[in-house]
This record gives sequence, C-alpha cells and structure tokens, in this order.
Amino acid sequence: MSMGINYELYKVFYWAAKTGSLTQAAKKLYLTQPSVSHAIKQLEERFGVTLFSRTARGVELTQEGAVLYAYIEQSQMLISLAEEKMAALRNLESGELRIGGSDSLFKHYILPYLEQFHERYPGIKLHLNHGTTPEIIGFLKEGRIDLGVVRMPIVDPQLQVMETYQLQDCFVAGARYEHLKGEVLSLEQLLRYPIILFSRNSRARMTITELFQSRGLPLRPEIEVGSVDLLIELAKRGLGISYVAKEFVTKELEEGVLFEVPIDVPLPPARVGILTMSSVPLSGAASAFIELIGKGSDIKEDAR
Amino acid sequence: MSMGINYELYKVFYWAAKTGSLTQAAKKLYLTQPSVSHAIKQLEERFGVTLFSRTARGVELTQEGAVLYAYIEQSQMLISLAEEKMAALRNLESGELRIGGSDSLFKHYILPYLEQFHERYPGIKLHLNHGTTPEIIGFLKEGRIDLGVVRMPIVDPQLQVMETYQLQDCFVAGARYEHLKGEVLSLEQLLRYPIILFSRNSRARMTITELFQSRGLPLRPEIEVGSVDLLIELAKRGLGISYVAKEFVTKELEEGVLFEVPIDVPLPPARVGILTMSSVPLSGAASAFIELIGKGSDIKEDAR
DNA sequence: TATACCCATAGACATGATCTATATCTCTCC
DNA sequence: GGAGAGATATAGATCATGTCTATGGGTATA
Repeated sequence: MSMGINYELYKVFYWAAKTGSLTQAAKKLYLTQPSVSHAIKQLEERFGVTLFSRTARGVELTQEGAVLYAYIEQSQMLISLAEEKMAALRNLESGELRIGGSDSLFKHYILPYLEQFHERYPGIKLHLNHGTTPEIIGFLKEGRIDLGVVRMPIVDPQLQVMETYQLQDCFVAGARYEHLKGEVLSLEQLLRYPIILFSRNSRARMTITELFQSRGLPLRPEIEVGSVDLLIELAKRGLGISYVAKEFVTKELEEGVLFEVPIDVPLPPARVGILTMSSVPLSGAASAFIELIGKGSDIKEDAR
Repeated sequence: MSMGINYELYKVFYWAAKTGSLTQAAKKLYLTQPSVSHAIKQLEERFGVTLFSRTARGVELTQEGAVLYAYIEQSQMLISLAEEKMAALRNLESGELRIGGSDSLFKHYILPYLEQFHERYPGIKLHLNHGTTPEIIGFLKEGRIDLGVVRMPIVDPQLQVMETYQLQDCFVAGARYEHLKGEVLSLEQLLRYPIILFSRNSRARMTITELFQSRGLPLRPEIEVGSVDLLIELAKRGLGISYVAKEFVTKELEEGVLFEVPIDVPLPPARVGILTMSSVPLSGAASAFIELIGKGSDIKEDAR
C-alpha cells in the first residue's frame, strides 16, 4: 500500500484532534506517544502542511488541521456507524430476510417459523415475495430474495436445494358430494365429476396431469384457479372436487366441511424444498432461518 | 494498532466493491491480488460476516457487504474530499488569511500587498480585522487572526515580531497655517497652535507624548480623533496641526493641501511590525503573505 | 528551583502487510 | 470435450514499516 495516504493515520489524527493530546490519543489507541507523534508527522509531511501547534499542554489544531478534521470527523463517524451496523448484523439484531414462495406455502408451512423467527430476532425485517416456482427461481437468480420455498422436484445446477416439508395431495369434496363419502374412486370415475385444479403452471397441476396422462386419460378441469384458498372455497360450495395438499385443508377436514375422496391409485407425496443460490453465500438472517426450519423438520439436503 | 479494525482494509474493501474485482482493486491500489484477497478475508473474519460472493467473473457484494459499502463509500468520499482540500490548501488554491491591523496601516501599507496577494492566490479568502494594537494582540492570542500589523515597539515573549515598513511621523498643517511654511518650530512654539492627535491608546500618540514630557512640556491636544483619515481631514480644514505619519499624507503633501511643519528636534522614525504567535505555526497563506511583504521591503526579524 | 507533564527524536525490533508461486474453479472458445 | 484465459484462494517467505524503548528539551506549576 505504498501509494496514497495510510488511512490508519487518519484514525490517529482523529483522536489526537479530538483529545487535544498526543498522549491521550495514544492511550485511546493502545499505542505509545512516540507512535502517535510519528503518525501525525507523517500526515503533515504528506500534506506539506502543519496540522497541530504543539503546546506545553498538548496539541491544538491549526487552521489547516481544523479543515482536515472537519472531513475526517465525518468520515470517522461513518466508519463507527458501519462497525456498529456490522456487529448488529452478525448478532442478527439487524438485517433483512427475503423469502419467496407461494401464498399457500407461506400460510400453511412458513408462517409458524416466521413467527418464531420474528420473536427471536425482532430486529430483522421480513420480506415475503409470492410467485410461481419459475418466478421464485428468477427472483433468486436476480438476488431479489435470499431463499425460495417451492415444491420439488427442482433441478438447477445454480441452486442449492433442501427438501423439508412433505405434502400429500388428495381430492376433496364438500357436502354436495356427500354420497361419495366412503367410496374409493378410480381415475375414470373421478373424471365424471367436475374437477377444480390449481393453475396450469403449478407443480401440483403438472404432477396430477402426468398421472392421468400416463393412463391415457385426459384431465380437463372444470374450473382452474390461482389461489389455494379459492380452490378450497369452491370445493366447500360444491362446485366440484378439488385437488389440493391435505395439509392445506386439515381444518376443513376436521370440521367436516370437506372430506377426502380417495382414489384407487397412490398419489405420490410431494416434497417442499428450500432453494438458495449455490454461488451466493447465505446472509446471517437466512442461515438462521434455515436452521430454525431444520430444527422443526428433518431436512434432506441434496448431495449433488 | 492492535485494537480495532485497520482502516486500510476499508480502502481495499471500497475498491474491491467498486470495481467488482479483487484483481482490479489490486491494480488500483498497486497491490497484488493475493494481498487484496487477504485483506477482504480479514474484514470478513473480523465482522464474522461474508462480504462478497466470489464468482468466476469477480466478486459481488452480499447483502451484508452492501450494507457495509453504503457506509464506507460515504466515508471514502469524505476522505477523498479531505485530501483534495489539503492539496488545495498546500497549493494556496484555497484557505484563508486573517490579518489584524489599524485602518490606516491597511490603507497605506497593506493594501497594495493584499492586491498582489489576491491576484496571485485568488482562492484564498481575506479577512481584515481592524483594532488598536492591544486589541490586535488579543485577537492573535485568541487565534482569531493569523497575523497583526502594528507599530513597533512590541515586546511580548509570545509574539514573533518582524519589523518591516518605516514610518516617519511629522506635523502637518493646511492652508490656514500657510504662514508657517518654511519655518522650523520649537516644541514650545508648536504648543501655541491647536494640536490634533490620534486617540490616547495609540502607539504614535504615546511616542509624541513622551517626547514632550521628556522636555517637561505638557502636550494637550485640541482635538483627539480615532481615525487617521479624520486627522488628515481636520488638518486640511485648518482646525489645527495634525501629528501623522508622513507616509499617510504623501498625496496631500504633493497636492499642496497640506504641508509639513518641521520642528527643531528629530522625531524618531517608527517601524511597523508584523506580529505572529510564536507558538502557533503559520498557515500556508500567512507565510506566503509574509514572504510577499518581505520581497517588497527589507525585513528585520527580531533575534530573541 | 524542582517537578511533572507534554511532545520530538533516534535507533532497535518485531509485527504483519505484501509478494511469489501455485492451486482451484468457472466460464469460453475451438 | 479439452484447452486456455481469467478469476479467487492458499501457503510460505520476505522485508517494509509500524511500534517500542530510551532519551532529550521545553513549558507550565508548585
């Protein structure tokens, strides 16, 4: 660092000016007085200007020294603030956590963790960005979110995936289809009823469509919605049979406003995964959040 | 400097963040890439936080790194400004020069130098503070002015004195006393005429009073004024004979509106001196000004 | 006059900043 | 797919320079 002025000298200058004494500055900086004296001299030689007038009681800024001090004081304040801020970030007293996911996963999976997290680290600002799986991945790659919560499977070499929560999709109906209670339907039978599905670009929709297609059956939903709440609501009102994760309708199933319509083929369980950028280091907040989720469920991290 | 974070590291961090490349930062700082890499690592370890995500194309600030950068960038700007300002101060492109003196010395002695100085160094702000000799000395000791211009002799161990300009006091009269032209008066004869003197606390006044007293003559001025201009004006209008430095009335003497009234005892020449605080280093502007004056007259610096 | 406290200076010393050499990784281009 | 360019990381040697001790001079204070 031969060029330019050593910024350490400004630290010394600051304390010398602030305390009005090289000896006091030395104490503040855990140095000896000659070191401080030497540091100030270096600054003066570099600038070609006398910064202090030396008296028997200490030192006093000259006109030029006072000019320098005006700038350096500000600069020093900022650095102090920066150091405080960084300490706060490390201790998770400050910072932000930006999560991407679907509304339904937020509501039924992430929410309790968010509450815990916020209670434990109240200084950290939370940002929730909802979107479809491809959108979430886009946000991640743009650096707009720290982590995404989406349905598996995802294969993307740029992404780090941790599978956590397990979802079991199923068909549910409301009172209007009461007569189906206790029955186990085949896929063909199911198709005789109006089916309500989540929108085309969702992973759940793709999974069930594939299942029907593999048996040569065309799955044509009567109604297609963009919100899981609506999916549930429509089923409750009897507009059809909804395909939805059982975990999202636990309350409705308990209350009896919905009941499951079992089918004769096993529906594969869907895993939820937490996505992060593999090349971008996790922020303190993000890793704390992931750890929190890890405690609440068994994580299967992908080996890749 | 074992405690705290080495501020040099911030300089490295700044350039690494700004260029987005450790290699580029190294070039900017005339360092090698491993040095920069090491510096960043130190910062990260001190903060317990990752500041950059390393990619194949360089580095990119993490969330935490971006927070730090926001502060450090500001701080860096201030330091750059400070360094520019100090360079400007050294080159006398900026700064200020505060001079104390009497109005008459400003007008008749300092003014041409001020003009030269301002022409040569237009960036330097000029402050003129007028006052009596004791006031000027007070200003100096308070640090309110850089230098004072007063009549000698001054003896004060805290002050550095340089004698420069020489003044020759004399008595002058206007047309009303035309009949005195060509005469040489004794002090007693002079006392028959109304005398106009500068105010009591001036050095010129003290000198002439002593001269009369040493001969047992009481010097009672008819009129006492606080401004040399007024002293001259009153003499021109014939209200009396004024005691004034010949150098202050050269124009009036040439024009003939005033003429000198010689006396039969030699009036000692008065020297003008430039005062500075001996314990306070001169500002660049002040020493440049003193040098300028030095070229225009032969300075006799006191040995002390 | 003596004491105490300040800053300046000189020279010895050791820390730690910096360098060289090398490894590893990731894009890109052929 | 393999080679090359260019990025960062790591290890160890080196030496610059920051820091210390010792000392001196100066100025207030008692």
